Amino acid sequence: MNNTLHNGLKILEFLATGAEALSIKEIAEYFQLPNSHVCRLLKSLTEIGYAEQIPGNRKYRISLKILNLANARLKKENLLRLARPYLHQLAEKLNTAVFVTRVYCGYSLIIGAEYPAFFTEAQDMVVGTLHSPTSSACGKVCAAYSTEEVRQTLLNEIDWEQTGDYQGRRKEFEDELVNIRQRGCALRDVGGVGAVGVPLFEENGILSGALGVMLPKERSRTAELWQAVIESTVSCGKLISIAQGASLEEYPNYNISARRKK
Amino acid sequence: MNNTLHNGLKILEFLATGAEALSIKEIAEYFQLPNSHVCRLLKSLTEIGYAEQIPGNRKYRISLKILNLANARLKKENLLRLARPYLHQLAEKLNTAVFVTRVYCGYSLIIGAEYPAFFTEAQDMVVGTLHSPTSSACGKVCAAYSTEEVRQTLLNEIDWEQTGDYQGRRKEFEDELVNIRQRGCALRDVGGVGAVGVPLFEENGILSGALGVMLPKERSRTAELWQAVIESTVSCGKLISIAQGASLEEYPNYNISARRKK
DNA sequence: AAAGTAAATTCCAGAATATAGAATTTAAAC
DNA sequence: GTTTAAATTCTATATTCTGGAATTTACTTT
Repeated sequence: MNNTLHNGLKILEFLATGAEALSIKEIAEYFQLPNSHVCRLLKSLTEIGYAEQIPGNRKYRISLKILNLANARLKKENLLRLARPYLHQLAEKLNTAVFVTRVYCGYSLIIGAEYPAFFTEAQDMVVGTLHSPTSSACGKVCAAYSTEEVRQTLLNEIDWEQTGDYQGRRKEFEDELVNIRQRGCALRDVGGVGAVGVPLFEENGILSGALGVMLPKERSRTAELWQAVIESTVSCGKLISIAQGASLEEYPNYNISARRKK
Repeated sequence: MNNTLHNGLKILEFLATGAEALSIKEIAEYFQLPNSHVCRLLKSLTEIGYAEQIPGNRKYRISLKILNLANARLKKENLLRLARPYLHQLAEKLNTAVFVTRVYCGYSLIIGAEYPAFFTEAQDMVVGTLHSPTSSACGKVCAAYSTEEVRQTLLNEIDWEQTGDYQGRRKEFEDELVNIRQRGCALRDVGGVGAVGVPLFEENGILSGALGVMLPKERSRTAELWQAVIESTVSCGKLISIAQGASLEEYPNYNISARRKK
């Protein structure tokens, strides 16, 4: 394991997630590294173009170059290219925020989103946002439709004492995953914001990600509307899966035989 | 300069911009590095979570983690947070794609975009896309309103033999920058796509970026409509600048005294 | 305006680790 | 099943990373 590369990237992450701008001292203290070391790493990061020093201030921040790198990565997402028109249509039809996610390290990572015109309620529904398995509909759906071994690893990795919808209730969460597989979709209604998540499959029944919809309760959410949203989301998810080459004969219990080809 | 960090990040960039997935051999040949070296760097990148190995394939690709990093960076953009409602309004009013850019290494980098519903013509108008100074309205406007020293450096860095709107015509480009400062906006009409770019200022007349609008000619673009688009864009740019604390007494020739505080 | 303070940066000797060739393993092709 | 090519691991050498100390820079206080 390469230490320099590791430290450099960790510093870059800290620059991204930390305060607006960080001093060498702050970074050195956070990582328990000597000032001189951090100074040199930051200098290298600056030369390569990923960090920059605020003029006058002497503090450092992560540069915008990372946006270009992320954009290049996103262009490779076939799922997104394929799902975009369906997303568009669904956002228009339901008049709310819809998004596509992929699994990253057990979390659900938003790779694309569509909003109706003048939609301003979706702060946490932007590309690049991570949603945990225990506190989002898409996170739950991804956990539910993962392979048995992946799911077990995930369940063991979750800190059940941490805050989340299922804090201290692993059993209930596992039951919910069974429900999700039976229903074919995950539901969540916390803090006045309802959400639906449905799985997206590719060939051989491999889970490729999830399709999510959010619906704040301010929008006169009747039971009928809610039911219509769920049904629209499920069928939109099926369309995307079919477009990806999935055969949906066994839907919604399609997952049961879903295993990665060895 | 830290070599390991440099090589590691260059490999990450190559993974992002290159083919879908890359073999060790391809990367090693590209960078003229020994296989074993590249293998170890990729292993480190994989451990840290920025690269991943395609199962079966043995090739490597950049992971989705970079999206999360870019998202964290984007959240720090005060210009974007402030400009968002104006963007929204302008996109709705003009019924076309509008975007905000910032300068990165002489290029114009899109940090935010808004599209009217069902707008699918904006392939190159997504967040993270770079536009060169010689082949985009926003690129031109950023060059025009930079400080004299930055502009001279930029003009010298441009390869005037390379393709671009002003290939082999540096003088014409420089004249265009003067025009832009006089008009207060940059125009571009290449390949059937018209574009307007206006500067965005912050306090002390420092250039913070540009506001751009594109208008494909399919949309029955009369001279009157075009003129209206230009005027709307210019006044929207002024509103954003004012919101950022810029005093626009000297607008549109405001730039003449614009210098970074020493 | 000048001294004092704290952080940032540079310097340097010692030591850890990156390096690149060779050997080995693995996977694919025939 | 054999062959071939690439990926990975191994290892000795030397590069360069490391972190304490010295120096410089910028900011604060009187």
